[in-house]
Amino acid sequence: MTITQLKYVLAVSEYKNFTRAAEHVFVTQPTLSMQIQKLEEELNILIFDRSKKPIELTNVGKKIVSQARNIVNESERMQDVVDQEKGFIGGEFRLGIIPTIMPTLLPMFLKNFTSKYPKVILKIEELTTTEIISKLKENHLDAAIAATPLLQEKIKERVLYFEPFVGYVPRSHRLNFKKKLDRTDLDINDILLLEDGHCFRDNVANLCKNLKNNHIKDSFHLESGSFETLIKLSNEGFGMTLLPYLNTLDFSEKEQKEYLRYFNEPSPAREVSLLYKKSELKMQIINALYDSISGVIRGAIAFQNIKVISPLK
Amino acid sequence: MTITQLKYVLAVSEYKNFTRAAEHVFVTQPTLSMQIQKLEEELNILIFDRSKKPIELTNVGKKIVSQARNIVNESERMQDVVDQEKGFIGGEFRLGIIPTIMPTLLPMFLKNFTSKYPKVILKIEELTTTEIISKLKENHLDAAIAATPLLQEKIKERVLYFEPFVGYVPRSHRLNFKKKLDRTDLDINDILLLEDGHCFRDNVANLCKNLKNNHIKDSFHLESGSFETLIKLSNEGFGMTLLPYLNTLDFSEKEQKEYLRYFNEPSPAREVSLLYKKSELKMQIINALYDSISGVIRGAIAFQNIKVISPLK
DNA sequence: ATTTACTATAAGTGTTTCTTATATATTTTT
DNA sequence: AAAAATATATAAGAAACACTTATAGTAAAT
Repeated sequence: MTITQLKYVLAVSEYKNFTRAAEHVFVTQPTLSMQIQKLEEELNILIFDRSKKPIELTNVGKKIVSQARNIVNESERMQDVVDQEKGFIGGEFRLGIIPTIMPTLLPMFLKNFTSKYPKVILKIEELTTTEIISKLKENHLDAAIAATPLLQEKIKERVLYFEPFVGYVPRSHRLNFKKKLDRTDLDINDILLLEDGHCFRDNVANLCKNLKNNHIKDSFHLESGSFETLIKLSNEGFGMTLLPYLNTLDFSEKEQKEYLRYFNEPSPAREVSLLYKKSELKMQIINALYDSISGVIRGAIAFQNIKVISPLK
Repeated sequence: MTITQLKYVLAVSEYKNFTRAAEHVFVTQPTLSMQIQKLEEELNILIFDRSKKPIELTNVGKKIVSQARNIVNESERMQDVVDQEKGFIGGEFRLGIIPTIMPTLLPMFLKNFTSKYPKVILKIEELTTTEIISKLKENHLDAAIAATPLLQEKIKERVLYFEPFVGYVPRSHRLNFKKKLDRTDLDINDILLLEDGHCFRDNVANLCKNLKNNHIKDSFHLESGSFETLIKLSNEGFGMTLLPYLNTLDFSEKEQKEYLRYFNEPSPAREVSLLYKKSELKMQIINALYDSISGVIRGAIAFQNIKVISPLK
């Protein structure tokens, strides 16, 4: 069994096709066929069911692929060990970001970061907080950005910034007349929130006074994951909503900005942190990311007196 | 980088000597020299400091070896994946046992087990509970036997048996006159216990009434890890001691058995379990072990009404 | 029935890993 | 201080291996 063979197995399991998999690993199709046969012979078991079109994994095959992933991942970390020693900042870096942070934060720091560290190949994935936690723990991510604190064992959290919430209160809403909102004004029954699973919802729900008594009214269940939809529904009279500060920056003047209501200080806010496993090898890249992000964010968020809301349920 | 090269690195790091390492991996010394040079060239860093005699690891070398361990371990688990699928019961199986269980339990089931499952190569290590937990979590052990419950995340516990404690009360001791002991008779100040770290001590300390008030008297600190020493000290008038039931079975009639005092029911006891990671691949071997041990133990311990003492601090 | 899309096999080539033989360096013994 | 012993590195050739091109085989699509 060689690492190369395992990479071939992963390629075939990904593309479900020897010919295309071969192209992606830069060998010819017969090489792949032969090497995978050799591995199957050595393990004395079939990994792929070639009778199915497209090709399928056998039951053991699935387990073998998962174990192959482990081995190949671990083997790729060997270079990280060396890079770390040399202080080299480069190589592939897999970063997960939650959906409510991705679109606003990414454009702010990406250019800055990639020009500063051109040898780092960033692979960015949009993931839920739950996915991020499990992928970090299984070494499928090098780091992630999410609302904190999550207090997960073995996962380190380094606070990047605090982002205040801003109310979006349409004309029809009972709170529209107020110049500034107060935490105590909020009522879970007339606030629109993102669907469950989005940690932003947890964030907001905590600051609504009725949370513990009432469950969120289930007359309809919002399945969109974007603030755009929330705003449109809000405009249609379904209630107010809450937006993270950075999401409000690019609002067009008239149409939208007039409905924004800031909170009286201390404004509720979410804590956004850089997450990584305590044993992480790519510390220099993590440090570089941290510096890069906190550098650009310092200008964007005028620090106010804020009250951090925990995303923990 | 190949798995073979990594195995060579591990061998050299173990034997600190190319020639001897070569013998153990069944190649000649030049092969090892060349392959390790090739790896060092590929990583572009020195793994071994050949100027020192015997050879030493460089700083990066240590990290590389540890990562190589990971990769080689994971690669060896590939065969387990296949064996599991085939229901094959065999291969290397690393079992950890705590010192106070090892000498009594091992002889009872070892013969039975190895004759029933001749293809399993048992590698048994005597380890403390703490070592067992960390080695299980890091996949350096396949399973372990220890006093439970430990309630460790990711570690499964399957109770093997409950082992009552028996008092060893020398003639000079205040409790010698009693035919049967009661839990409330015990006083931490006149019981000899094994040194800290041995989970058996934790077990016993919990049932002594004065534990929470008094700390164990520190007029002397017992560093022996064996019950033999405890018994001798006990005979010298340093106090009574407590022994797990199985340790009392081979006592010679006259000299020792006369000092044994059983407890009134429910007798205090320790819970002994088979521990393994929840994700463990070698489930069939674990099941085989479990069956084998609970089979032999059923005859050895006449089940009484017992009270289980937790080893948790 | 023919074409298409794919995997397997065969034969040969270049590479890699391994061995034996030997050189070199260092430490130990005399 | 010289000789012997111990260890690692290097060189050259043999065996094993991964890879290629060419082609056969097989199932699905037209």
